[in-house]
Amino acid sequence: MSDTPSSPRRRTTYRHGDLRNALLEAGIALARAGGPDAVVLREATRQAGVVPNAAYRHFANRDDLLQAVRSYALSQVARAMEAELAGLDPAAGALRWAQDSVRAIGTGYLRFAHAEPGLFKTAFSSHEGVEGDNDPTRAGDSGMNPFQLLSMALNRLADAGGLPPERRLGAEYLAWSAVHGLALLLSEGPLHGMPEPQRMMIGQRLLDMVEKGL
Amino acid sequence: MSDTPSSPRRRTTYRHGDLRNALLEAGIALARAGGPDAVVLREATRQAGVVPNAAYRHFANRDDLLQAVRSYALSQVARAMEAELAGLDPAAGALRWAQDSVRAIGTGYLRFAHAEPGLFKTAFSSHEGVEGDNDPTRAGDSGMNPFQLLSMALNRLADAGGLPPERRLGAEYLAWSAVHGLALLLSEGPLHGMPEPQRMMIGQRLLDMVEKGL
DNA sequence: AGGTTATGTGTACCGTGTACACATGTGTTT
DNA sequence: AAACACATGTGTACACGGTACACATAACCT
Repeated sequence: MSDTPSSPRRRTTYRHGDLRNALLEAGIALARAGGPDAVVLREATRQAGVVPNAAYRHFANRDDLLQAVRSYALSQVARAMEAELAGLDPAAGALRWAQDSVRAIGTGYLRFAHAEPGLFKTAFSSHEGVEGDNDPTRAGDSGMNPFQLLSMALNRLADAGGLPPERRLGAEYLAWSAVHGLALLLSEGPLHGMPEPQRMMIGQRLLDMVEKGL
Repeated sequence: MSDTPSSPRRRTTYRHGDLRNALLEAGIALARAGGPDAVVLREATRQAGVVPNAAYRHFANRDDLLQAVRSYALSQVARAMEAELAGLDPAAGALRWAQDSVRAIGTGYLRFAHAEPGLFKTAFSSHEGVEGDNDPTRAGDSGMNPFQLLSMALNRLADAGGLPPERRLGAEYLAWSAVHGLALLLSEGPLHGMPEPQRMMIGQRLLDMVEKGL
C-alpha cells in the first residue's frame, strides 16, 4: 500500500521486462480517463514504476507514445464498428443490407464515442491519414481500420445501387463529416449530457440525413 | 531592436493603461497562429511588456483568457456568416432565398475555417453552450452568434416550406454536425491541403447532402 | 494629506518534456 | 570464461508553463 499513483508494482529486477507495453497500457488508461491531453509521459512512467527518462528507450517522445495510444484507440473504433456489422443479416436483400452496413458503421462510431469519450477523442485528435495505411495496430479483427470499414460499406451501397456511381467518389468524407461532427457535439459539445434515448434518436436522424442526401 | 518576442514596447509608466486589451490582442494573435494550445499566458504578458502575474489582475487564469479569445473567434465566425448572407437576394423567391441562407451559413463557416484555422479551432475548442446565450462579444454585427444565425436560417427554410415542421426541431444539430465535421477534416484532418476548387466542391456537395437530407 | 483600492512586480514552487552522462544488466564474440 | 558491445534503466539538470503570495506603486476618494 505504499504506491500512490496506480499500479507502480515495486519491481525488484533492474530490467522491467515489458516496459514498452506497460507504458502503452498506462497511456491508454490515461487517455481513456482524460483524452489525449491526459497522456502524460511522466505519469505513465510513474505507473510503470520507472524513472521518467526510461520512457525514451521505447518512445521517441511524448507524441510518439500518444500516437501509439491513438493507434490502439483507432483499433477499438474499428472493433466497435465490426460489432455493429456483425449483427446484420446479409439475407435481408442486397440494398437493405448495404444501407444497414453504412448505418452500422455510423452507429458503431457514435456508440464508441459515447462509451469511450477519452479514447474517442484521442483516436481523432490528430487525424493523420488513416485512409491508405495498413498498420494492423489501427485495425480491428477484420484487418480494416475505421476509414476502410466505411469505404467497404459505401462500396456495398454503390454495388447494390443505393448510391449512384458519380456520387461514390469522396462519399466517405461526406458521411464521415456528418457522423464525426455529431459525435463531437454529443461527446464534448453542447449535446453533452443528452439522455440515451434522445441520443440514439438524433443519431438515427443524422444517419437518415446521410442516407437520403448522400 | 532589443525586443525578442513581438511587440513588447518598453513601457515607461508603471501602469500599462490598457493591459486587459493588450493581453486579449496578444492572445488572439497567438490563437490565430497556433490554435487554442498556443494561447499561453506568459507569452501574452511578454508581448504586452508586463510580468507574467500581471495577467491575473485581468483574467482569473489561463483558461479565462482563452475563453475571451474564444469569444472573439466566435464573433468572427458570425461575421463570416453575415458576409455570406449579405450577398443574397431576398427577391429570388422565398424558398430559394431560405435555402441560400442555409447554404450561406455553411459556406461562411467553411470559409472561415479555411481562412483562419487557428481561430476556428479556438472558437470550437470547448463548445460550451453558445445556443442560448446573448453575450454580444460572441456575436456579429447582427447581434447573433453563429448558432443563432444558423437557427435563423433554418427558420426561414421552415417558414418557406423547405423543411417540414416535424423535422425542424434539432435540425441545427444535424446541419452543424455535417458542416463542422467537414470543416475539421479540411482544416486539420486528412483533407488538409486540398486545393481551393475541390475544397469548394466538396463543401457544396456536403451542403447538397444537408439540403436533401434534412 | 491620508487612506483605500487597483494594478503591476518579485520571488517561489510545482509539474511537464527532454537532453546528457552514467549504471547495470544481457547477449555475443573470442 | 573473459571481454566487449548493446540495450535498458537511473540521476542530474534545465527550460518552460501556470499560479500562489507578499510587496510596490500609482490612481482615486474623501
